[in-house]
Amino acid sequence: MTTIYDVARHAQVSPATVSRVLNGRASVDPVMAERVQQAMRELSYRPNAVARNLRLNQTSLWAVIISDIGNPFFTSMVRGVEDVAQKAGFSVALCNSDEDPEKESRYVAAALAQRMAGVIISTSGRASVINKLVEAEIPVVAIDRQLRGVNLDTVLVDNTHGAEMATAHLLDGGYRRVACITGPRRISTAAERLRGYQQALRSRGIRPADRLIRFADFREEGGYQAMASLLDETEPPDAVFATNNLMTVGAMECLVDRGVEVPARFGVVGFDDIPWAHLVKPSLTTVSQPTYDVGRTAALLLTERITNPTKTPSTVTLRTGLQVRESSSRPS
Amino acid sequence: MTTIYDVARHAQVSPATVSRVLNGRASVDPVMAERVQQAMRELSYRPNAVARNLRLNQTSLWAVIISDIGNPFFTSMVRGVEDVAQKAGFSVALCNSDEDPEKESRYVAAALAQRMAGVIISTSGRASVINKLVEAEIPVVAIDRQLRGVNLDTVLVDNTHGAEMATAHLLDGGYRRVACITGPRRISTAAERLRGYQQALRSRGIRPADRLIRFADFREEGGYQAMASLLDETEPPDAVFATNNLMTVGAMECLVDRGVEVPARFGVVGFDDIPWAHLVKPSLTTVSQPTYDVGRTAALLLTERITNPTKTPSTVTLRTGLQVRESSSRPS
DNA sequence: TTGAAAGCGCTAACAT
DNA sequence: ATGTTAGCGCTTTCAA
Repeated sequence: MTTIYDVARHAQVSPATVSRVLNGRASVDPVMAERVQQAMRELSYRPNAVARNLRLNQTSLWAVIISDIGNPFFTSMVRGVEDVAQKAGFSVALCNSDEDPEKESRYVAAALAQRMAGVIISTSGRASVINKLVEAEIPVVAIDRQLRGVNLDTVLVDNTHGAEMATAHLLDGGYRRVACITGPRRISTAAERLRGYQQALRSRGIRPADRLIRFADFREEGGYQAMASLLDETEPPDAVFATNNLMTVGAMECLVDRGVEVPARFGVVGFDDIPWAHLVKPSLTTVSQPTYDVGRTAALLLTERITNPTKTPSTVTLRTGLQVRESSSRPS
Repeated sequence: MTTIYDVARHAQVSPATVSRVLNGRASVDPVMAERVQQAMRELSYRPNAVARNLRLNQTSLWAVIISDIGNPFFTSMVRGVEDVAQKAGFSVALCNSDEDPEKESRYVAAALAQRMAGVIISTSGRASVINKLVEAEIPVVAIDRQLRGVNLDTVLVDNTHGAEMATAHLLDGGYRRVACITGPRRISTAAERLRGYQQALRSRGIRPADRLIRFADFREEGGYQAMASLLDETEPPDAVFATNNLMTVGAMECLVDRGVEVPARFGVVGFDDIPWAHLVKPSLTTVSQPTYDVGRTAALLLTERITNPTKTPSTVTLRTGLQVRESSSRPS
C-alpha cells in the first residue's frame, strides 16, 4: 500500500506538502501541487482514512440503526437521511437491528469503537444502549421512537393524533366494536398509538375493553396471530386498528383466510403506508407518515448537533394524515 | 477519551498487558487480568477501533452496496449476509447506491479509504468502479449482476432459465402476443432475462418482435411507462413478462388505470417476488429467487476470500422457480 | 509473564 | 511556501 511518504519521495516534496494538496489547502504552489497530483496518479495512491481518522479523532461516517430493514417505512426514511448526509459530506452506514436489542447493542458498540461521527437510531427499547452513546458524547438523534429519561434530539410523528383519527374514522363509518392490535409496550409508538385509540373511544362515550386489545410484535406474523385471537373472542370485533404496516398486512391475511369480508362486515385501518397499497384489494386505509421528511429532519438535527454539541436537544413532531381507501368504508 | 495508557496507569501495569487482556491473550496472570478489567470498568474505557485498525491494517467491517434499498429483493438478501457476517465476526454497513453510478462510486471510494475488510456489491454497471476494488486487493463478491471482463466471486440466479419458464407459461396459457419489459441493457440481469424471453418464443416458432420489447429502468415508474407504450401499439400485446418486481408493479398499475382485465384479457408474469403478493388482486405470478440464500452464499464466498485471497474466483448460480398465481391464468 | 519501545499513515504545530 | 517532527491509540517484537 502506497503511503503519503511514497508520494512525497516520488514528487520530491515533503509529506506535509502532499497532505496539503490532499486536503486542498490554498498555500501550495500550483506547480508543486500538480507534481504531487501526478505522483499520486502514477503510484495510484489511495488515502488511508483510518490513519486520518485517528489523527483527527473524527470520522465522516454516520451509523443509521434501524429496527427492521423489511419495513418499507425505513427505506424511504433512509433516502431522506442520505440526501442530507451527502450534502454535508458524510457517508451513511445502515445497520439493521431486526428488533433485537442484542443486535442493536452490537451495532452501537461498533459505532462507538469506530468513533462514528454520529448516530441516528430507531431504538428497540433499552435506554441503557442509547446511554452509552450519550456518555461517549457521540451525537445521536432518536427517530420514530421516543426514549423516556434521556434528553435527546428526536424526530417523531403525532402518533396519538393519527391513531385517534384512524379509530374515529372507523367509529364514524358505523363499525361498533373496534379492536386494536398494537406493538410491544416498551416501545413508545405502540403506547402512544394505543392511547390515541382509547381516546377516540372515550370521546364517544365508549369504554375501551381490554378484550379488544392485543399486544403483538410489530411483525406480520404477530399481526396475524393477534387478529386470529380477536376473531376467536365470544364477542368478536367488527373492525380493527393495527398500529403498524406489517401487522396490518398480517391482520388482513388472517381475515382473508377466515373468509371475513372487508370492508362489508369488517373494517380495517393501519398505521403507516405499505408500498403498492393501491394494488391490494381491498386497498388499505392507513395513517400515513412523512417518512422521507422524518429522515431528512433527523439528518438535519444530527448535522446541527455535530457542529454545535452543546445545543439543547429538541424534539420535532411531524404530522400524520389519514388516507381513506377501501378497507374502512362499509357500503351503505 | 480514556486510552489504553490511562487504564494501564490505573491498574499499575503496562499498556502491553492491557492490550493482551483486551484481546484475550492467554499469557496473562489471572489476578492481573482482573485488575485490568476492573480498571477498564472504573474508567469506562472504550477501545478505539480506529487505532486498532491502523495498527493491524485491517478492519472488521463489510460494505454491502446495493442498487435500490426500496427493492424488497435486497432486504431479504441483506439478512442472509448479516447472519453469516455476524458469525464470522464482521459488522455489515449497508450502502444504497440507488442505481446511480456516481453514488456507487462514492461508496466504493469510502470502502476503499476506510480499508473495509470486504465488499459485497450489486453493481449499477461500470466495471471501472469494481476494478478499483480489485486493484486495491479488497476482497469483493458481486451479487445479482455479473460483470464482463472482471474475474470475481459472483452469486447469480439462473436468469435465462427463469425468464424462459415465465414466458413459456404465458404462451402455454393461451396468450398469443407476449411482450417483455426489461431493464437497462448494460445490466446483465436485464440482458439475460430478455434472452430467456426470446428463447421461449423461438422454441415455439415465434419470432421475437422488437415492437413488443421495452427497455426501462428497473423502477416502478419505468414499468408503467413501458406498459403504456406497449398498449399504444397498433397491434398491442395480450400479455407481458416484466423482468423485475418493481416494473411488474408499475405495469400492473398501468393495466388497472387503463381498465385492462387481468388475467382475463391480459396475462402478467414478473421476475422476483414482491411482499404481500397474495394480498394483491389479482395475485401476481412471479419467478421467485432464493434471496436469502443469495446473501448467505455471497457472505460465505467473501469470508473464504478474506481468509484465502489467492483462491480462484468462483461463480455460484442459484435456481429460480415459477410461482403460478392468478395474474397469468386465463379462465378457460 | 511482563514491560519498553517502535511504528501503522496521517495532520498540524512550529520552524525556516 | 515548504519542511521537520511529534503524536493520535493501539499491537507486537524483543528483551528481561
